[in-house]
Amino acid sequence: MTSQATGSRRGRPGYDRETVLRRAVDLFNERGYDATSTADLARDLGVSKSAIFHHVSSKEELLASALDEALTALASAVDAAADDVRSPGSSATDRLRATVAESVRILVAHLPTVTLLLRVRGNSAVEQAALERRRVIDEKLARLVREAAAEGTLRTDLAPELISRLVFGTVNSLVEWYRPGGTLSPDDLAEQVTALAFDGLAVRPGTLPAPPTVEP
Amino acid sequence: MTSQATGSRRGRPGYDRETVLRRAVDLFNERGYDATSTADLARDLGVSKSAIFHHVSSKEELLASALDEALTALASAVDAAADDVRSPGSSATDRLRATVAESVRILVAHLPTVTLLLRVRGNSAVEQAALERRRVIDEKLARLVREAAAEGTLRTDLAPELISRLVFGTVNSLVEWYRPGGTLSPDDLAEQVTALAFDGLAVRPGTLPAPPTVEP
DNA sequence: GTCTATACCGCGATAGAC
DNA sequence: GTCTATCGCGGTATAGAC
Repeated sequence: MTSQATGSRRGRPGYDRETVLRRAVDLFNERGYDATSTADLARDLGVSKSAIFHHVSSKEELLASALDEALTALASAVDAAADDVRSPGSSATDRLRATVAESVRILVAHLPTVTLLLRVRGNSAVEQAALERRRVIDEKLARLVREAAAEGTLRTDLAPELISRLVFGTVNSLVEWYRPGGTLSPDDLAEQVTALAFDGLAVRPGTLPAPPTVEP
Repeated sequence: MTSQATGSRRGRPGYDRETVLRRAVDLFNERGYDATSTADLARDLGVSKSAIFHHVSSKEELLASALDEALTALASAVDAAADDVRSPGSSATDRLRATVAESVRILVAHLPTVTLLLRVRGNSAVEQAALERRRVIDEKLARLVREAAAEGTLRTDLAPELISRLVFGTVNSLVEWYRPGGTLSPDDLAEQVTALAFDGLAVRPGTLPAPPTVEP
């Protein structure tokens, strides 16, 4: 509120709000939000506790900022990929496929804040508001699955609601293990997750170009 | 330790250790372990804080008991379904299929404690020990996937390690929404999760008996 | 922008009466 | 088996000097 925008990022000792936020999110993900004290964060940054409160007015404000980043990114990505607007002729199934892949990319691009979002349980007003925004996004995804099912291009022996839960449960489970910088790029990950979701892990006759068996 | 086994479960007022544990696990899952105080638990049970410490020597002992239940159930289930012993002639792929389904059933049968287990981050010695036991189980599952891949009955364009992560990530994501008592029975859930994992959500030619389209 | 010092509160756990 | 009362600690947040 009364901050002078901290436009001068040069020279001065100390941290800006953004750096404090990034570090806080990492700690929240390592130990959990409730188990991370402002003293932990201050120690990690090498400053005193009260220095933190120069940048934010409360610990919960850090949480709110992080959740907002994740929700904004997810919502706009899902809107772009799932809505009819951009490619009016495409089938719902094609849009579903694109949405799954795009969700993976967003999750990876905003891994820390999305991880935090997926662990929120609704313990405070801030958390409840985040859960509500998330519910809206989930409902939009479920609607897309229902449209694809109505087209007849999805298997009909599984309820669309179940498919939606399982597919995006798979996507969300990535936060438990995927770390960028490894051998698997975000784009490859998105493609392979989508491939597994749509085609399963069993061999499909006539799908494989019989690649040379190489040991890693 | 000094408890007199509380064999008399009849008549007496108050709670036994098992009841306190079940209630504690539910609260831990609703709000998170760290965010749940012993005062919260006492209020929920309608007793004073110190009454809790008559049954357990610490809050963490409740966590340890719950995690032990989940890990024991998961380990024995995975051992039974994944090992060669019981059905020596079966392929690794068949055993993988059975293991996925059995994992779902165990997860549902022990939903509260498994949920708690999947949220543990390693903040204490108790939590770290649980994570280590879980790692052993996960490695056994990954080995089974590698065996199935080596048989040639799994698609080869995805790394076995990725398949293992994604499939059991899907299974684990069930704790976020599945609640027993609804229209979907645990056995049906197990079957449908397995079907989706192996065959994907796209229509497979010649698979569908074209069921009558019924609105729910 | 960071510091020290501190107010105030709720935490896990204990003591001892009933 | 539960109670009241309390201890000691560490939590978030604030005040005011530098």
